[in-house]
Amino acid sequence: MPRPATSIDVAARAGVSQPTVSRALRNLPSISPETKERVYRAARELNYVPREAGRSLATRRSRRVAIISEALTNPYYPELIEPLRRELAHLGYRAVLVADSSDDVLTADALSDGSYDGVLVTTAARDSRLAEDLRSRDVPHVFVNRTVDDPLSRNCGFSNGAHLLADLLVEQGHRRIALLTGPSQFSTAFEREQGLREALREHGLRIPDRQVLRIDYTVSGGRNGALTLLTSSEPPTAIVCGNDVVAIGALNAVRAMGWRAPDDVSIVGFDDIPAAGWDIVSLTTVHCDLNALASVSVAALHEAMEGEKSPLRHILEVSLVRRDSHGRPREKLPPKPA
Amino acid sequence: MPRPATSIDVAARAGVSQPTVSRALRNLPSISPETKERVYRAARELNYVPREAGRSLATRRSRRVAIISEALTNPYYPELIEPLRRELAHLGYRAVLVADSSDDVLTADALSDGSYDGVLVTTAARDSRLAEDLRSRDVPHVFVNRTVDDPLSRNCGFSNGAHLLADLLVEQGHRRIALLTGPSQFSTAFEREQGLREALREHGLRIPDRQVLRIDYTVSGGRNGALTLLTSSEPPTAIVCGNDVVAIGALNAVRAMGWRAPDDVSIVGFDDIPAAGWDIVSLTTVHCDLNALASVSVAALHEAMEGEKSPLRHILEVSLVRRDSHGRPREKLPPKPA
DNA sequence: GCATGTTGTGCATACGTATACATGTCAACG
DNA sequence: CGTTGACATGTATACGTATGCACAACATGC
Repeated sequence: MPRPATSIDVAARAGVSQPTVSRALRNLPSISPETKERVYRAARELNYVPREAGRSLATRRSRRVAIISEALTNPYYPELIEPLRRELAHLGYRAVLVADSSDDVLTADALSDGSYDGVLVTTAARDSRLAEDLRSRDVPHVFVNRTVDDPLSRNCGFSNGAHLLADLLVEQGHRRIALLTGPSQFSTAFEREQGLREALREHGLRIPDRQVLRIDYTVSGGRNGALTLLTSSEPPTAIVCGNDVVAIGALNAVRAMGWRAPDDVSIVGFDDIPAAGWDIVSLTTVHCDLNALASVSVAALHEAMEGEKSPLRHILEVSLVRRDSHGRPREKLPPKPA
Repeated sequence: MPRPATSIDVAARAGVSQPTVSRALRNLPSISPETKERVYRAARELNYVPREAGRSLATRRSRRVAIISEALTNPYYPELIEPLRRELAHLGYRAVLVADSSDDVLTADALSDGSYDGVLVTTAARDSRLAEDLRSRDVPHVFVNRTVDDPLSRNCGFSNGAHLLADLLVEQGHRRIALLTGPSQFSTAFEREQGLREALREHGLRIPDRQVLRIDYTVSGGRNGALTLLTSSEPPTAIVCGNDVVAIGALNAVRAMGWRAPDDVSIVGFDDIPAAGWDIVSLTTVHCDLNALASVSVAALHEAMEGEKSPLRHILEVSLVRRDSHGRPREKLPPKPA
């Protein structure tokens, strides 16, 4: 069984040396047009493709960037990963998705085997060791929409938009506002909760502890959490959800109870994922421009990989998107479902 | 600036030769426990991680598998990719997602640079050259839920469940059934259309050409297509959608028109993606077990990579999931929206 | 005490590409 | 006509790991 052709085979066929093949195929200027033509032809005839492992070994670069992401089935991540991939491709890097599933804890080891020139982290607990581990191994990296305790790592993210939702709901007349959010070691969950509490405090309101529920950042998590809140003795008139996925779960709970949003309860979220704009969802939420985030993040990583000193923090602005899942609180409680 | 440690550095520190380091860290039996211990310690002290490029070059294997997929933002793909990744990890392979965006046509070249031991193709037009290109370069590969014209490539997919939907709708009394599906060079779109036509024919029905719309396999494609169908002079009483994403688009169209499903029109789909089960969607659809598909596909690829001769075709069964988006046709047309 | 086998380790080299340096050719220029 | 320089190409080697083979040390059997 014939092994794939190498640059040595091409050289033999073209009647030149191996380095000449290497130079010709990379289109370096120091090769004569005639020689280039001969090499091209020989390479084509042999179906030659330069072996990536050899190239990486010799150049000590892989032209690959790892994107750390938790389960892709959370629709937020594909929306972020897609523009990240585009931006990376634009710079000549291949994006490699690396799972951060809870099964196998992701260590910096797996990221420092030379397979990646840099790392984009879209998932990480606030107390993750990943930041310092990556830095101690000199792996260029950027945290995307995640703040970690390590103050020396690069960060790109959004400003806290919680006050936009708080102002909106209070203005509409809501006083009993609940929070349905993710585990507090996720920086977005933590920061959005802080922001919401602070904004409500300025309106003279506070959220009682029993009206704050921390659940998985999933649709079913949001559904179950909302069911708990809405069937309690004193249900909220509005639920702020830690992200849109959870908010969609809450809307499912509303439907499951035979209630309607916003007539019986207002539901709002964060992120503005595409599903938030569907007619059957129409979720009021805080818009985060993931294309802009991807652009800034990849630029920051690029600088890090080039060894440039540049700002460690990038904060993008967010905006409120008013759709149909919020409204004024109803005076009386809706009827309990059978 | 210090370069990362190599096995030679570890060898020097442990007082052994480089090959001994290689053998010790891979836990080969021919190394004495004392030596292993010394090597482990030295490696730990130097933060040593074996360079993947060196390993690939020496072993001629990468322990990586490429998964070809179109835009991840179609929620179907993450649901397929996730179990594929799990199955591959179980066999010791890393999964690398490779985009098949329409911008840069994916050639077999990029897949035969030695970066991947095998390829799983989840997106490919029926007439794609990929199949024969991969085979001519001896790259082991499996087409997952995609049939291509090449009869020698391995295929894993589902049986055609269109008759389940046809039987259901006819039984409910529908006679004017429309089809909203994807470009016919996608094998699933093609096969489901064939299956539906055949099943309806057995019931003595046929779909007029004007009731068949081919649109992008997206939510907005489905929404626009459904709007076209439902606002025509003689709207269908049921729409069969080429997949659940399109069906959700159709449900959005129904909502946008002020209609309701199934009261005013029945909507059914294929795939049974998670969103189909949401309370606010509750889509009647054909269930495809993606975990089973992933399992079979990876097993088939594994056999191909091991050079085994084994069956080229694997067909899994599907089942009907009855939810709330279908019902009996209404007698009169619903009122036109303002 | 010698042939035989076993165990642990080192030596030499392969894997495929890129690059610093040397070399040869040829034109331009004095 | 010798010197200089530009250009094109070859030579030698580096990159880091894995593996076939040789070999030394030691135990076993007779």
